[in-house]
Amino acid sequence: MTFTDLSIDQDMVDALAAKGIVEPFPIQTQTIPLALSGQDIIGQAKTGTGKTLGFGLPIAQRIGVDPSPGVKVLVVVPTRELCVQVAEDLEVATSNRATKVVSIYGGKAYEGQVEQLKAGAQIVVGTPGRLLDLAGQRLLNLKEVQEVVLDEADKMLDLGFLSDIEKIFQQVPATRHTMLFSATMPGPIVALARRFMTRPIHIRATDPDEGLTQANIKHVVYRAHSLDKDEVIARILQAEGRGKTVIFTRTKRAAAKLVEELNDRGFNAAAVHGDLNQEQRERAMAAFKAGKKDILIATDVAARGIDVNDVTHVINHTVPDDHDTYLHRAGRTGRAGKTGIAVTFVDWADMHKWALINRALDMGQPEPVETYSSSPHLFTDLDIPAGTKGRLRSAPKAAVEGGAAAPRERNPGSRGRSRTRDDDGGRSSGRPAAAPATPEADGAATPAGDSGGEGGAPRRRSRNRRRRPAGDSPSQA
DNA sequence: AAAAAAG
Repeated sequence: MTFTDLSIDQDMVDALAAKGIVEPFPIQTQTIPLALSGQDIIGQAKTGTGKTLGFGLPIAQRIGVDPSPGVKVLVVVPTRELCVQVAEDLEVATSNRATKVVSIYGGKAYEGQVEQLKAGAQIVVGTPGRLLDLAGQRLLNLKEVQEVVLDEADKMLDLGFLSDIEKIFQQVPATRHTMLFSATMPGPIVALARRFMTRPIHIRATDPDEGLTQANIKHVVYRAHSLDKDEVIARILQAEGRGKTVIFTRTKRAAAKLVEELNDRGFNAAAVHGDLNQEQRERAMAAFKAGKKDILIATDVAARGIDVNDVTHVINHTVPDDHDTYLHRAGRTGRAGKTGIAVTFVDWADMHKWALINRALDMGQPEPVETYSSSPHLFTDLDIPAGTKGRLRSAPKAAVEGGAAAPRERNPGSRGRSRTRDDDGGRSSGRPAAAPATPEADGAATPAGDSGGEGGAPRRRSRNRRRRPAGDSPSQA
């Protein structure tokens, strides 16, 4: 199967091939033909399996190569960073044709964006606030839009965004082509979505037996009741074979604190959250993508859609709010057929929250089970260097920090280690270290369950399943 | 309740 087989125009096939993207993912083979024919689609596929091109190629193709000015395509996304990324992906796909892509988002000067609109861009990717802002000022005309896509659609139809989305739909023509994409589509959201669509077809590019999470992500849960999480995270970050790592915190403040803490210890971390200005946010993302920083500490602003190569670890410093957020966070790794590890710390306050997530995703009983745990089904061991495990597992803060208690070899203590890192600092940042700690090697508790995200979905256990997307080469998500 | 999204 090729993109040509899917009737994608040769110039876009060539543009993708130049980036090494030659074989379509399942969500692409399933949605592209229908999307090209104008069918409204709710497209659901797991994280990192090519949704962006799934909608990007057909919408670009449907408006044709006519370079005459006017916005014909509108893609709406929930965060500024995702806006930049999706625009870049569409630019790549359309690089051999005359149509132009512009990203419209807040925190930035109006100037450049308005100029590109005036220059006649046909494809707009934007966040709701700035889109409505410019539309209100008559600087953005949505009256000729033919194609509307909500990326991360369940988020866009969430309470925080819904009224903005309604306003946007009021401004685009009633006769249009509408598509919604996300890895998660709760039933109530699907019902709501129909208000904005015409006889949509719901496509799930997942095997019903396969469950919600990516088979190539290993999920690891860690009891953090009496641990100094920063200390433990620092140790995990020293593990061999780690590539890039994304650490999620619940609050902006926690992210700011952790980035400082880790950099003090000699790590090469950047932070992204809403308390930073847009320039700082973009600089952090660019440094992380380029490998100049190999650790990204983020709030949920980076939970969805962000596609960075060679992220081998996701660490949940704090348990996310719900199972969909867990899925999106974990999905920053294990993309495009690669493997990854998602580590979650659960402390007393988060026990209930974690239990709900665990149940919803049917994570089952992670392996291997810790026998000492009072809730054995919730916790598993951690892939960190031998010799540190036993201590890290349950050591109280004092013991972990005390020099005598610290495991010898592999943990010279964070200060000592930081010098080591500094020495090879240039290398360690740039290189995606060897292999991740082989998530495929042992019992990844691959959840089962059906119909992505729908609350009361049947649960089934299907462990150790390993299914890769048909094509390994595409790198889009 | 937090985060995000206009300024």
